[in-house]
Amino acid sequence: MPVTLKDIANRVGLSVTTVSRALNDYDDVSPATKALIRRVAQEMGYRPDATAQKLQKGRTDTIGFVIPTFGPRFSDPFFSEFLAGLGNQASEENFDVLVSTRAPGPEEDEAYRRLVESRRVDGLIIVRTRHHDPRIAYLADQRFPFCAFGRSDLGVDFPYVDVDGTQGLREAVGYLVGLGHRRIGYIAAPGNLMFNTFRLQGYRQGLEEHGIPFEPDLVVEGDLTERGGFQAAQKLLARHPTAILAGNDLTALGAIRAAQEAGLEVGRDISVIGFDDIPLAEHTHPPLTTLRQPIYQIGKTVCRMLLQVIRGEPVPDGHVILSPELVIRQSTGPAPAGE
Amino acid sequence: MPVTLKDIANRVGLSVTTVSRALNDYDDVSPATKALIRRVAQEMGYRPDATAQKLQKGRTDTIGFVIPTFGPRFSDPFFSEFLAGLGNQASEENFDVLVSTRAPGPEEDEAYRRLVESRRVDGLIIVRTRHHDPRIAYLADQRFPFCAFGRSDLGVDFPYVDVDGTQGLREAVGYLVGLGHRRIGYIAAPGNLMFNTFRLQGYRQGLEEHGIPFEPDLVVEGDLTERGGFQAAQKLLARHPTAILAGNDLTALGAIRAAQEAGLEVGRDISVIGFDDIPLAEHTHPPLTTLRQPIYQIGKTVCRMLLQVIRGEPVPDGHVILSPELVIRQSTGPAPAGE
DNA sequence: TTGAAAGCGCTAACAA
DNA sequence: TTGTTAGCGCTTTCAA
Repeated sequence: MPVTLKDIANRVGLSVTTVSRALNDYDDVSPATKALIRRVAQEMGYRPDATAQKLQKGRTDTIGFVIPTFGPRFSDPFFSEFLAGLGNQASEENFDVLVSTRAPGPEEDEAYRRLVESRRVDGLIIVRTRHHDPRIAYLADQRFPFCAFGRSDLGVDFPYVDVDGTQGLREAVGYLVGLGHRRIGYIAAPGNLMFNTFRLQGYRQGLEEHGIPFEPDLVVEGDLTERGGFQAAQKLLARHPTAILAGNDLTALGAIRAAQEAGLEVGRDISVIGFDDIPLAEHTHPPLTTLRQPIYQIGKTVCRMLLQVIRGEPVPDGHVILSPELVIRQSTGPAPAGE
Repeated sequence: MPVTLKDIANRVGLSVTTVSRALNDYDDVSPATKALIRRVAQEMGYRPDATAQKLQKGRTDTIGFVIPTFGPRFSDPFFSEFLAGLGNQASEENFDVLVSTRAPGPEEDEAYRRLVESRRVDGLIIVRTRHHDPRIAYLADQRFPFCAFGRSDLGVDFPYVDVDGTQGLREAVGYLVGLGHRRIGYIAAPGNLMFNTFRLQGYRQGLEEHGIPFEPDLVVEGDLTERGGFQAAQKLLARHPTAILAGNDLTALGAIRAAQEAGLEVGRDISVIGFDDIPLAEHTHPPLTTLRQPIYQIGKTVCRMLLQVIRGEPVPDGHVILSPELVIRQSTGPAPAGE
């Protein structure tokens, strides 16, 4: 049985209150008793009960994070990287992280409600923000602390970090055009994701800047998984692009696989560019040219901002937009002659 | 302000007790009041306070998982896959998962103590068991529920799932020998990991079975990261192996990179085999031959067994040893002639 | 069938 | 400087 304040109080013949105050270093306890109580607490191996403290203080010192997941072999390394940043920052500030894994959709929204309503966490992290994101609408409505990786179109104010996907895609298109590509396909993310809109916009702007007409046929929707990328790329390849931009790295990997199965050599017959720069992007076959976002850092930053909100502190720079960095590896090359 | 039992009680003019019992479907509440209370609770949007329930019930309905992590760009996709299985199983059984991310070592052990002592979780998951694992010694000593992915040498009984690394490595060696390899290097995991011992044993048995003398020089220790694998492989390459076995897939990726930087073509000039079959193993350059373990399923199983322990149920098959499956891709091939 | 009271372990007004 | 009391929100004896 764990040692409680009462046990200590009985042992030293003082009240629970005094013990509590001594242990919390209040200055209205005599140094002598303070020392005594501390020593005894130490001896008895006392540890405060987190649950009781939570109940009393009305806070849980815990933040929640719902990871979108699809089941076996669909986990996105992006999230381990993000979680590492998030978790390390949280533990630095003595917070715990409660993780739920849910497939995106109603179940996921339900997980958010549950965490809020049961008061299990003091704040929530949102990733992959959506158009009219019900999670954001809900949390803002409840005035529940949250922080997002991604912007929103809901017109509510909240702290976020995002990456400028528009600029990123424009840059990527420009880079490809510079290599002589003109038929550039795009495997989009699901249309309800905010970042998809920005990236698609960048894609179109990039084409326009170089006088390349936009062809709706060259845009296919993926689902951010490798398999989805594979299938989308198969459709796309029928339209003979010389380059493919992908909504994220996993999608790009699927596209690479599809191209290779079609007998193409990626980096020579066709170019592929991803988005994220997950740690493994440099170890694919061929190594993946991609738009890097500093995932780990973003996880840390998002966590830090959320804790500021929770503590009621101002969040000096609550709207961070980072520029993705085009990392050129071997999955891209000059457009094949002819075609 | 969240609605409490008291609010409902005031509203319907009954006691908190009755409200509580009605909501928990006790059969000593009249159907009429039960219906009334339920309706009002519904209207007012009542949700029980998880913390208060925990304090009262003495359980948290939460399990803890400490993820070994090293910082930016070192996260192992293995863990996202494992966490997905763990989390999905937990939520199926209405449990939450509290995640800590810590670098392996004293800090990590400390995280375990903290979770136990503060009674924040009802049970813990351990991965990558170690020799004389202090976490296991501690938890067993405290009689705290836990379940592990990996065996122990401590002679204490606890439920676990493990993969037969000895058999796996023997098989891998056999496969390589069949391809004509005789100088087979091994990039070990850290020596304190249980699974390293089993795999190393399998490696040696495999060599022995084929009459190949064991050369200590052909074993180099890695740290399970890609970078570690890269460095270890560089040392190893100086001793001119024709094949390299790696402690896990990330290590194998590092080895592949090292080989390529040394001007070797992997799959032709040198063969590399990993362990895990992380989802991306099939997308490396070249696709990785590896020993597959069903990570997602293992996560689910380990979670299920832990919840059985927590609930005080028997764990019918608490000692699961799975056979890894050799998945042959293109990172392996016949030993180069000559040499 | 309902309610009063106690208690889970802790903190914090307020008294002494 | 210390103790008494109350209360966080809930569950659960025990009485009524």
